[in-house]
Amino acid sequence: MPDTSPPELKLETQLCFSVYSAAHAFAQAYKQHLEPMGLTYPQYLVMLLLWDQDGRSVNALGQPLHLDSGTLTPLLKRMEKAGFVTRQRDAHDERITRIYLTPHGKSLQDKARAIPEALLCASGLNLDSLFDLRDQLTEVGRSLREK
Amino acid sequence: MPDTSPPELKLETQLCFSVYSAAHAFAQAYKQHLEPMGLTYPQYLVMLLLWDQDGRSVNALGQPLHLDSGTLTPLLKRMEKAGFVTRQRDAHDERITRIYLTPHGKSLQDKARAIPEALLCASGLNLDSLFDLRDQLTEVGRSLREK
DNA sequence: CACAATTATATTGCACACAATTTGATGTCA
DNA sequence: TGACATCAAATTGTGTGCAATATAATTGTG
Repeated sequence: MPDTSPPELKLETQLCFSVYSAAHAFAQAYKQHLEPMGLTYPQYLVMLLLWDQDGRSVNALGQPLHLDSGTLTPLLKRMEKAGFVTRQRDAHDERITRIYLTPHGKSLQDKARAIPEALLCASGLNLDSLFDLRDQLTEVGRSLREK
Repeated sequence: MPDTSPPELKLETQLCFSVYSAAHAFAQAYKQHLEPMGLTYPQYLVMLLLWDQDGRSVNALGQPLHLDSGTLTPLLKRMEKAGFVTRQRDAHDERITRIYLTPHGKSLQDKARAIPEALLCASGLNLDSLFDLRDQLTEVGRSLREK
């Protein structure tokens, strides 16, 4: 009676599911490294951008992340409450909210340096196949979005 | 003054981000196909499992999806309200809730058959590289979880 | 300079995810 | 059989995502 689906409609066969599932697995794997410093995984992605370039606008954070203000505004408020960043209106254009790292937020960059290496190990990949996989996925993402 | 981060801490160089980002892109790409039939993307994943095997328990849905009852219970209630499934306690073990497709839910499988092909095109991949990518991601997911 | 578009962010409402706890049913063993 | 561990779901609380709408500041145009 197990009326089996055609393979194109099997969960395990689908690329989308392997991506969905790997994304959750990454978030879980990062959690053990991030929780001790009080960051969630999406907050960590924001920190990556701020460590690289402080004082970005909400838009300048959302563009690379593909996130809009509906997601970022409450996330950034939580990060402000937690003491990682401050939110200040731009002096010359009051429409813009700029996000600045606090000293505490800046200091976390040192603690974060060990994370990529740890995740590389956990992923079971070598550097070459990781870069390869990354580039393929970036390209698939671009392709899906452009249509 | 743009104090640039080391490459290991750059958002764009990270595999985790390309996965995170591709997962969102897939969800968006599926949306245009699923919205007309009233399904969300996670609900569609549940339907894939039910089309393949009806009457599963909540656990039997959650295991392949790596989702727990905290996510599935409200999701399944929404699907019940929308008329895709019914939720019934197992007659022999009242602890178990079994999920059954309604006739309407079953009938959607036909409409869904066209989706994988459409997404394959949108992804810009050929079948070989899709399977290859899928298998690599499945393996990375497994590796991250087993830690 | 008035004033209608545009821009940048914020708000609201809904749908996941997931940790932690609770509730109710089943199994076990003294 | 009656206390107790176990098990499956459901509940609660917090944190994303995202569509749609609102608000306020700036820009462009006549």
